[in-house]
Amino acid sequence: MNLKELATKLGLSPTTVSRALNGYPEVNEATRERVMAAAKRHNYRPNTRAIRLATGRALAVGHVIPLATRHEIVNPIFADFIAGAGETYSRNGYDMILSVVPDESEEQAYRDLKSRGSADGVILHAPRMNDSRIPLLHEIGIPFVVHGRATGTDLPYSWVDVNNRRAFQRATEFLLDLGHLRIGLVNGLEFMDFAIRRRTGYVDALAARGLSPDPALMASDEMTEISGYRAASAMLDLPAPPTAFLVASMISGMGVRRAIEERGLRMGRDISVIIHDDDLSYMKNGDDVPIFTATRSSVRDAGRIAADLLLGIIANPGHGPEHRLLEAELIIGQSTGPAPRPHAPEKA
Amino acid sequence: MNLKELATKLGLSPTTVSRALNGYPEVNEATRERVMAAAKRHNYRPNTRAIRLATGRALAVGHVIPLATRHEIVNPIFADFIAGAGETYSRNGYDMILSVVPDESEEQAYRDLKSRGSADGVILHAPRMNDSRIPLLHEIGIPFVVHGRATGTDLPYSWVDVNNRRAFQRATEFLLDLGHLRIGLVNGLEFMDFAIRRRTGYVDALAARGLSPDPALMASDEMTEISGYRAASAMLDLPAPPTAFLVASMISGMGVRRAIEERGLRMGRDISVIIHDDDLSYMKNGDDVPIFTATRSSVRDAGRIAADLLLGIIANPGHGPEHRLLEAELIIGQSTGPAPRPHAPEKA
DNA sequence: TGCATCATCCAAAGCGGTTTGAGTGTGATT
DNA sequence: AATCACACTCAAACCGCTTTGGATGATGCA
Repeated sequence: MNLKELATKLGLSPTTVSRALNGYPEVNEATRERVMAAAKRHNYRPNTRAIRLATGRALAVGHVIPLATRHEIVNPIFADFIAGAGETYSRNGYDMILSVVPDESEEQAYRDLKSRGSADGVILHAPRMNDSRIPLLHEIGIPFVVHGRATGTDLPYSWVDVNNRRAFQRATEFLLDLGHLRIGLVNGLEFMDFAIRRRTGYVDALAARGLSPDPALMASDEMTEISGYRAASAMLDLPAPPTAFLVASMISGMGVRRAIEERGLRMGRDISVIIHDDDLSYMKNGDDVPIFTATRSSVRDAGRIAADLLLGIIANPGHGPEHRLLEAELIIGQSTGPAPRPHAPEKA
Repeated sequence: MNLKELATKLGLSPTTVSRALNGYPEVNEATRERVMAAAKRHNYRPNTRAIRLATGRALAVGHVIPLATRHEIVNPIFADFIAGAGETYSRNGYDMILSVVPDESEEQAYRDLKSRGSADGVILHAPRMNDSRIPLLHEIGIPFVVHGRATGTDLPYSWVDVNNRRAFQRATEFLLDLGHLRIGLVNGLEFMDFAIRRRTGYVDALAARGLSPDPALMASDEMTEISGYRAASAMLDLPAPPTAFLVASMISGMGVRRAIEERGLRMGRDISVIIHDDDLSYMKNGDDVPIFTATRSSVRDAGRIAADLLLGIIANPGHGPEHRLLEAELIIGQSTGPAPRPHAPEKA
C-alpha cells in the first residue's frame, strides 16, 4: 500500500493525502480525518526510502566504530551509551546507523556517510588529545557531537562530557581526608582525553595538600580486569605500598580488588578503593549498599543528551556549538575507610 | 556531484555512466575507463538514498533492541556480537541499523522495519523458549537469522548458535573426572533458551554418572557480578557446600570468585570454577595462562557468521533455512583442580 | 550488395514520496 | 453584480539513481 494507491482509494490526489498526513494547514479537517482513518485502516506507512530521497534528509545518525588492534571502543561503556542515544533517536523517528570499520578506514567512513548521504549527523566517540577527527568533520561539513572533549583542538564543536577532573579531584580529597597519603591511580589510557583530565584532578588534589605525585603510584592502561589486577599488584608489592586506590572503571576495580584480596588484605578495611562508575545496566555497583565507593555518572544519560543535542543541531544548523558538562556524584560504598594507623616505631 | 552532472561533463548519458560504474557488459571498455577515471577525479559517490529507492532495496540490516525493565540485551555480549556482524556488513556495503525501542513496542519495530522499507533483513537476539518473535517475523515476511535457538517453535528458521548443551556437559564431566561430586550451577535466566540448554548439559552429565541434581545447587539469574556473588555465597553456606562451580559468564564468575575468597578459600585449590567465556575483547580471560578454566566460544565470530548467513539469505531468498552450530572449546586455566579429599572420619 | 548480428549508447519511464504553482468554488465586500 | 480573498484541491515537476526498450552504426556472412 503506497501513497498513490491510498489516494486513488480515497478519490483524492497524492498531494492532498500527503499533506493531510503530514499536518499541513491547507487541508480541510474533514478530509484530513478521512485520510487519517483510511491510512490507519489500510495500515499505510510511508516508504522511508522515498521520503529520504524526496526531502534530501537521511533521517539517520551515524556512529563510526573503528576496529583497532586494541579494541577500545567496543566496550561496555559504548553499549550503554548507544542504548541511551538510541532511545532518543527512535522517539524522534531517526535511525541509528553503526559503521564498524577497520581502523585505517575510519576517515573514509565519515566521508562516505556524508557524500553518499546516509546520515544527517554523527556522534564522535572516545576523543583523544588533538583528535584529528574534529578538523576532519569540520572539513566534511557534517553536524556532529563529541562524547567527551578533545584538549588541543581550537575549533569549536559541541560536546557532552562528565567533569572528569572535578570527579577525580573530589575522590582524591575524600581519600586524603580519610588520612590516606599514598594513593595509587589506576587510570585508563592516557592518550584518551578523559584519562588526562582524571589524572589532572588527582594531581591537583594532591598538590593542594602539598603532596607531589609518585610516578610509581600512577598506572595507565586499558580498563580491563587484568590490567587493573596487574597495576594494583605491582603497587602493592612496592616497599611503600599505597593505602588506597583510585580506579578508572568498575571492571578494573574488580581486578584491583582481586589483587588486594589475594594478598590477604581486605578492601575497605586495609585498603580503600574508589572507582568511577558509569552506572552500566548490567554491571551495577551493588543494589542497596554500593560495593565500591564511586564517582558515578550515567553514560546512558550521556547518550540521551548527546543525541538530543545532535538532533537539535541538525534541525537548526545555525545554532552555535552547545555543551553539557555533567557532574559525577560521589557515592559512598563499602570500599573506603580511614587509613590504617602507620606502624609507629616501637619505643622501649 | 551527481550522476547527471558527471554524465554531462563526460558527454555521455546517465544510463551509460551508471552502467559503466556498475560493471554492466554493454559498455565499451575504453568508455568505462574514461568514466571510472572521471568518477574518481571528481570524487563521485552515488547517492545511497537514490539507489535504495530505485532498486527497492534498503541495503541495511536491522537489529532491534528492546529496552526492558530488565536490561538483558544491552550487555557486553551484545556489543561484541554487533562488532562482529558490523564488520561483515560494511565489507558488503550494507548498513547496520539499531532500533532501541521500549519493550512493549518491539513488535511494532519489526513491522515498521519491513513496511517502511528500511531494512532488508534482521537479526533476532536473545531468543527465549517459544519465542513469539519467530512466528511474527515469518508473518511479516522479512528475512532473518536468530542468534541462538528457540526451543518450542516448529517453524523453520536460520540460526547460529553455540552447542551450549555439549559445552556444559563436557565441563561437568571434566569436574566429575576431577572428583567433584557437588557442583553448583550458576546459570543465566532460565527462560532464555541458551540457559536451558546449559542446564540440560549439566544435568545429563550428572545423570550419566548416576548422580541426581540437587536443586539447592542450581541458581538462575541475570549474569551480573552481584548475582554470581549471591548465588555462590548461598551455596557455600549450605551444610554440604559444593566443591566446584559451573558459571554462565565471565562476569558472574567474578562474583563467584569473590564469594569464594571472602570465605578464606582459594579458587582452583579449595573450590574449582569453570565459566563460559564469550571471548569478549575487553574482558579477556587472562593473556597467557587463562585465569578461569572455561568453555570458550567467540561471540564476535558468531556475529560475523550470523551476518554472513543473513546477507546470503537476502541475496538468495529461495534458499532454505541455514544453521551453524559452533562448538565451544574447553580451555584449562588456573581455576580448576582435583576435589579436596573429604574429611575422613578420624578413627582412634 | 543485402540483411542479420552485434556492440554501444541513449531517451524515457519508473521508484514513492514532497513541493511548487495553479486552478477551482465559496462567501464576503463594495 | 462584479470583485476579491480565502479555503481547498490538484497536476506536474522533482529528488538521483536504475532499468527497459529502442536506436545507431559497424561488422559478418551469404
